[in-house]
Amino acid sequence: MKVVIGMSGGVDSSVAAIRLKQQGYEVIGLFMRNWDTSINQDILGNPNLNNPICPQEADYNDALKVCKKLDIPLHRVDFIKEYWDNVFNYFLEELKTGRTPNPDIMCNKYIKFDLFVKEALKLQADYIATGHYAQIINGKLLKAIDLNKDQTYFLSQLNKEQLHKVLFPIGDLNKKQVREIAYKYELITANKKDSTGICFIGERNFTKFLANYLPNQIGDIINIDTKEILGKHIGLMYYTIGQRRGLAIGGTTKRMYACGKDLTKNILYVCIGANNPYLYSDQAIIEQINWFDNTVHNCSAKFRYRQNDQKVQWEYLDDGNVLVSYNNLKAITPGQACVFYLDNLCLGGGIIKEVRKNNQKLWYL
RNA sequence: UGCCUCGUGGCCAAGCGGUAAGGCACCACACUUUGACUGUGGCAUGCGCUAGUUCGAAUCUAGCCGAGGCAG
Repeated sequence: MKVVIGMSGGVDSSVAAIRLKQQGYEVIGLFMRNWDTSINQDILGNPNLNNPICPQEADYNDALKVCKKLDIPLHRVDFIKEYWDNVFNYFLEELKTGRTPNPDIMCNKYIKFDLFVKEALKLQADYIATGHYAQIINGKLLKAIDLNKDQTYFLSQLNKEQLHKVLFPIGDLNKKQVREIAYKYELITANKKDSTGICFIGERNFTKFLANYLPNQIGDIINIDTKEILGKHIGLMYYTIGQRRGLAIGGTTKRMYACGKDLTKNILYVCIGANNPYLYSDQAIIEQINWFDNTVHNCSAKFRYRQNDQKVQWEYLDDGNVLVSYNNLKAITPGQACVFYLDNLCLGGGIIKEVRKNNQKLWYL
């Protein structure tokens, strides 16, 4: 059986490749490059501009070394235009509407588990594999054994067909074990730091990064309790609900958080205090819902990556969207994914469209 | 014009003769495949300015500058 594995140049995919070999598959590596700093005008806030070799190429070199060591071939494909069209454009359009998108979820849906798969099929793959921390058992998507690294949140927009031919070889390992294996095989990636930031792009100063694509739009910051103007913001797209840092307003005893936006008046609403009622809600409407299993209405959910599972109930609305009810949660943010779980089983997910409290849409969101 | 009060880091604010608390903001780091949240650390050789008194002043005195207030 032939498996094409996405090699990122990181430790996880390296070890995933090892495990596939151990399991007797014929393993073929495929490296993707989806972001180009100069083509994509990624200038402001880019910490790697002066590097002699860009991070994507450094990653490719690492992947190449690992593949050589493991004696597997490495192919390469660029989806720079496709990434822009399917992921980054979505990302920017969402930001323009004041929402907080999750580009990596769309990257998985349109790039890693679509275009990548098609490319793998060209190589006569029977299966494709990635270094995600997640498990597929009997066709069901389950959280990784290492709950701290679990990435099912990012896989919640995949459909069952996409999962059909996928293997997650390290989903049953802890991160520590993964590194131990890499170390044992003397892989160059064994001690490589986990990558963060938007997938394929990397760590950025977010405000400066966005300024490359979305111009500043200065407006008032208003205390939602007192309606007092407290200062100026530089553009609503630069802030997310529940955000504290970057507001640049001092003088208060308690911390201040972004809690709402008015697109038409270009107002950023803030509130004082981490427990301010304006930060809380008890219902949300979820759109673009994607179910693996829609039979369990009492379950749990995450509304943001790394949030603890929250007890929720859901029901269908007439338009096919889903109404989720929960008990007073903080900083639920339109544009972010809501992903449903029953224990470790991922039931599906969608995108937060509307946030509600006391049976009403929050007027300030 | 006279009298009174007040001027401490970006903001708020302790200290009131013994050698600059704290909070917010900001910065760095940790955490993290989404922008968070959270945590840890850093952040005034100087307290409007200039002279004095004193072993020693942000703290006392005088003048000046500035912000308020009362009287006219």
